[in-house]
Amino acid sequence: MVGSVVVARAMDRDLQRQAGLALAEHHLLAIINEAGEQGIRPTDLALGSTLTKSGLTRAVDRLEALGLIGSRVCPTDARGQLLALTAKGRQKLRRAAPEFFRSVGQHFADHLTERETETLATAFERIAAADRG
Amino acid sequence: MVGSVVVARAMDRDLQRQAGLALAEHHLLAIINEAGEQGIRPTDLALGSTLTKSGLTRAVDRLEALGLIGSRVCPTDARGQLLALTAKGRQKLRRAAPEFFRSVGQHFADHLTERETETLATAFERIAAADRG
DNA sequence: CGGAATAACTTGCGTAGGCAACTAGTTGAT
DNA sequence: ATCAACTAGTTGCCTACGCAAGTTATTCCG
Repeated sequence: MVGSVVVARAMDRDLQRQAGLALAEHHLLAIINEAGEQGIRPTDLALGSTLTKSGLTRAVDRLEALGLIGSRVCPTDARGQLLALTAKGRQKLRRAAPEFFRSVGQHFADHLTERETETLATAFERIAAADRG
Repeated sequence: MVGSVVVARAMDRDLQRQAGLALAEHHLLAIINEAGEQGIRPTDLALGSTLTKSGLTRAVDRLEALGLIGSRVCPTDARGQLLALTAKGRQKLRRAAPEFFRSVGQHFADHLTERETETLATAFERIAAADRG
């Protein structure tokens, strides 16, 4: 438990310094990126992140203010939005990638065997699934 | 990574509701408790927690204001303090214990096999050690 | 079709906690 | 003994984010 916080904090600092992006923001950009052109709803984004609705509203506001994402009203539900990366956002994400992977390696993955990595992945997936349900 | 945050948050809510104690505070109390009568230095406490010096100062202030811990000037180094639980702090910790273990089980441990638990423990210990060094 | 129940955000408010700069005590070298 | 380097905590400032209470928009009944 403590270990995971230590890792996250170390990565956050690395990413912030080298790419000017907080870990949480990087994560959001990565998820939004996967949604591609058509965009993603904040609610769906929240499912993939660790934020609550309110936290997400603010994070999205920040990313939008930075010009990294754009939003448009969802055509099928006027309450919601569709978020997608801007060109600038894609660039930021691309440029952050090397540092991101380096940092993951240094603080986390490089210390694990293949077996351990796999065990962690399946275990945490199961745990997250249990709590969502 | 995400999973661990989800678990921590869930436990934090449980503990806050049922025992009136944040997870981070519970963790600090537990470490201080282990130090026993003689107390522990804030710096040593920081090593076992996820907080920085400043965060720790504030957390300690809070716990002290709540009457859960007491501090005295360290006899061998006038810059520092020795922190120890008060009777009230010990009681709070004892009363929180059942909920704490229940919550760990529900959100985390119950979803893992023995083998997985062991793998996680050793892996994270190694990781934390690497980053401290 | 009208009104309750629900869903998708948003906002006001409060707190935790990081960083960098500061104070004060300790140690070590000359 | 003195002065520089270090270490222990503290504090000012700022940001992220949770919770609870809104505000629209949508859906589900009858």
